[in-house]
Amino acid sequence: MTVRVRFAPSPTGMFHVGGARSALQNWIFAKQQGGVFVLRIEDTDTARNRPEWTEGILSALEWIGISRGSYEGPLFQSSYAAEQAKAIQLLVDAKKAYHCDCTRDDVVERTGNKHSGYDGHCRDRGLTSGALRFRTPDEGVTKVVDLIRGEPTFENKLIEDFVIARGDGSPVFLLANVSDDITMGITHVIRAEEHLPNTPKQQLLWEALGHTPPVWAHVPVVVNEKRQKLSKRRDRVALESFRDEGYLADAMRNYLMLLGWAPSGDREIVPWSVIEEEFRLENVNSSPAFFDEKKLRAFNGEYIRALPLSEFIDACEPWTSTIPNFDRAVFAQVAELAQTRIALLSEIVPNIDFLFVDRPQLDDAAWQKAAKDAAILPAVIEAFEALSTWDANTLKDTLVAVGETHGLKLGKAQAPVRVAVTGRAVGLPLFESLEVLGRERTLQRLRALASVA
RNA sequence: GCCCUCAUCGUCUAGCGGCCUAGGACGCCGCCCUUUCAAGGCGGUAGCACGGGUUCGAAUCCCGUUGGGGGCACCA
Repeated sequence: MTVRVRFAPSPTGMFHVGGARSALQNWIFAKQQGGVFVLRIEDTDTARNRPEWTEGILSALEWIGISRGSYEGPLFQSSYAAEQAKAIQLLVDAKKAYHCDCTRDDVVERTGNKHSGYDGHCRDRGLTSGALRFRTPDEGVTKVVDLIRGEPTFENKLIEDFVIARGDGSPVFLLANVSDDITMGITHVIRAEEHLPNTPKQQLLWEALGHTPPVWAHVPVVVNEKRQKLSKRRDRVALESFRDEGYLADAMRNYLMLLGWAPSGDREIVPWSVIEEEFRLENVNSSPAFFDEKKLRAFNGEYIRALPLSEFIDACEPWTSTIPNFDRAVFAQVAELAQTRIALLSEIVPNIDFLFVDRPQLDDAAWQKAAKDAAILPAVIEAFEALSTWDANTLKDTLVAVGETHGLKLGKAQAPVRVAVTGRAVGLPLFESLEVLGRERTLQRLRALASVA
């Protein structure tokens, strides 16, 4: 039997990094097993569902390496209504489901416990309308086979008669999800741990519908610094936002796979091919993993530095294109110097914008600090004006000499020059920057600040 | 409250009864290099939650405690 896995997000918002991780794990598992990855969009929550989010899911998946056309789908849960209705009818006919008209308040009132599950009140009332509930076994246990957790076992008497269809006959998640998995021939369900409590219910449904349940694998959730499940409204989780900040897809997917798992040997940054080869669901940890953006950032820096120069320049394009008068050829002259200095592609802008703008934005704090040695500026200007060649080495030697006459080491002497020319206290190596900036613009900026000082 | 689940440095992990004086990575802290800042090199800090067993031997197996996480809708 060929392995079929599915990734089943609902189009209710930005694409979650936890979702990306699940998708990747499903994807790798399918590939290793020579199986099929099915993408199913669970679009049946009409209240929260928005069609444009579906496109967001597709492009986010594409970004991390799961490209369109390389998987089955997207299939839409909403277009399987007939199969879902059939499943419901099957359960009704088999007397495995019954109608119920109790409200949540009714149940709470009867049981006196706001946390208690449904009490089975309508089991034998023979109602013909209302929500449909699945009749769960009163005895025995439901054992689920889980590749990561062994065999979590649930007592059937603690599994309430849960709703499978609303009063209007439409299926709810538990039923639709199982029905779809059955019709799509899913053999392995790899998903986040938050679904584990649903699993016995779903397994019961699989059995009641006459099918062998799939093999489950519940991956631990990803948590924030307070060790709570990453949430859309509380935490920064949108894959898109990381992409827009300049995280590289390769760094992101590598990092994501390291949450709960590690490749062999003493290394963490490994080619994707190694991950595809070595990843094993059985080796995934079963405790929640903190999404550490600092570490992700460090990974990203390494991936950026590993880029061939031309690829680095290309990768920066979305950000460099926002710089006024940007010139790719000019950028290329300092790109190598910038590459080791940024951890996010977006950081390229403050590093090189001084080369293109008319007048750099002066950082006040930086200038305050450099101002005490700014008295050196007139002498620097004079020395630079006298230069017959304009290259980094000459500029450096010149500034060293000027600095000596003022009792300033190079580290001190370069500060006011740097701030005057780039507007900032830190940045690319100064003399290379001046060489590329050119004599006229350099002198112009030095003069402007010398007069202020 | 009930059910499920988990537990190695601050964080992510390696470890699957002796290779452990517990390894790596991120972070942090030094030093070197150095025109700023990075990068790079070298070094350091820090952990098996606790208590019982089992065993010649336990981070590794069992039980309990404590602590964490997830779930408990006519949402998905």
